[in-house]
Amino acid sequence: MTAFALLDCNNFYASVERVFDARLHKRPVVVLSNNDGCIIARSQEAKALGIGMAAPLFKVKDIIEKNNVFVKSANFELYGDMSSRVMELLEEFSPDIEIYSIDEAFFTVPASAPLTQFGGEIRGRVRKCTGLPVSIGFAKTKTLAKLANYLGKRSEKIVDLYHASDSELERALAGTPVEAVWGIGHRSAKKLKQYGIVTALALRNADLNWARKTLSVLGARTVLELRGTSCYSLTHTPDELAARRAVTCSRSFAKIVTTKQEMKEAVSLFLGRAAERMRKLGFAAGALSVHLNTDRFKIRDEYHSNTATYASAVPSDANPELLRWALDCLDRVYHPGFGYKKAGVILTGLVPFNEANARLLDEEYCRRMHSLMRVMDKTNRRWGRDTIRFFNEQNEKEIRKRTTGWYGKSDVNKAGSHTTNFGELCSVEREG
DNA sequence: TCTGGGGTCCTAGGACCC
DNA sequence: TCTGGGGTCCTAGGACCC
Repeated sequence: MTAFALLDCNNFYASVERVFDARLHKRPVVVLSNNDGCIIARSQEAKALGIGMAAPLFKVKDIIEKNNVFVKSANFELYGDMSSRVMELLEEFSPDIEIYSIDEAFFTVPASAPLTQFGGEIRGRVRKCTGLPVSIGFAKTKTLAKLANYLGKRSEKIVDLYHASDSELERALAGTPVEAVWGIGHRSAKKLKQYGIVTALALRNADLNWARKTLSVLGARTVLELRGTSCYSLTHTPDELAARRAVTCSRSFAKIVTTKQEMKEAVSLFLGRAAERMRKLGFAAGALSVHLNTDRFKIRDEYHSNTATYASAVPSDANPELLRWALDCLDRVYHPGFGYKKAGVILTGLVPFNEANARLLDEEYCRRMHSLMRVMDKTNRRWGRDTIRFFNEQNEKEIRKRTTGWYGKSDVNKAGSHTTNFGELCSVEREG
């Protein structure tokens, strides 16, 4: 028999910042989203101050100033690099892992292994090699492994629910609020509360058909998983790639956008980013949508959101073609008179590029364009964004320079690149 | 003044087909 | 006037995740 395990990095972004900045040790630290708008990571100390997840910065400004909280803009490139280091270390311990998010991985282990000891070894190795603290939980299903991890984080122990007795398991479930269960969000939790279901134990004991009706098949699966019946297996990287549905790039604007010219600029930039990421994954897109939104927090004006989709007969991965589709969408979706707060581009209908090449009339052109894009991406990865771009494409650096434009700033104590840029490696100097 | 971004899956309803 | 039933595909919207 095999056990499911979940490893997750504690307060991941905040912990990464701490690895590279000794001043942050034992101090409250928060990391900010794009535009320095929201809190997206908090160290334990910051959580203890009552700073909520996804709290808008301006709402917790007082707490931050009063308690000398260290504030940092996010540096996703660095977090991505540290994430792959953790995942590589985990692969030393199990051949069967699913990278679930930037800071989490499920994996399986033989249930006969001494699990808490095994978990301790993994945790020690990750700590030693990366400086990052992780939590690990074991159980019979993914949902229960999540729960074991959740409990472990509180107790700072490796929790093995796989070998827990019925009464131990019941105690653990009884002490867990239902909204802490993986798959139960605040909407479902509210609904469940109306029926008196407030703990994970109560949900586990709920009638399966009732759960199916009330929370759809996903809710029924959650109930089964809590009972120890596994409904979810590990999803491995190749399958994941094949099953990928969409690649998107969207941003909120620093100031309201009211001209089509500015919107065109933003949409072109987002298209470029999304297309680059899509090619890195090896896909071409068969369809593309553009969405524009007004400010959802301004209740006095009516919130307005609109989407247009372009579906192509043949998939493409080339910027000039994708940009034509995007601008076609923009023409249909843009209404003068609205003040827009956010826009995004979604690439869908993804097919692996090699399978996409079913062009009758312009196969040669398409193949050559694909090679060109590969060279462009490679160059830009090596020498920096926008080193090569098409003449009519946007230059992010230029847009950034105009400090009064729609492009937001994220520059509070921004971390250096550290592990992702040779020029910024730490240097150690000898005294005297 | 100031409120993230990138994903997944499910469901309901409409269009269309036989 | 009467106006089936079953299937598929697509889309919009909702809920959830990190």
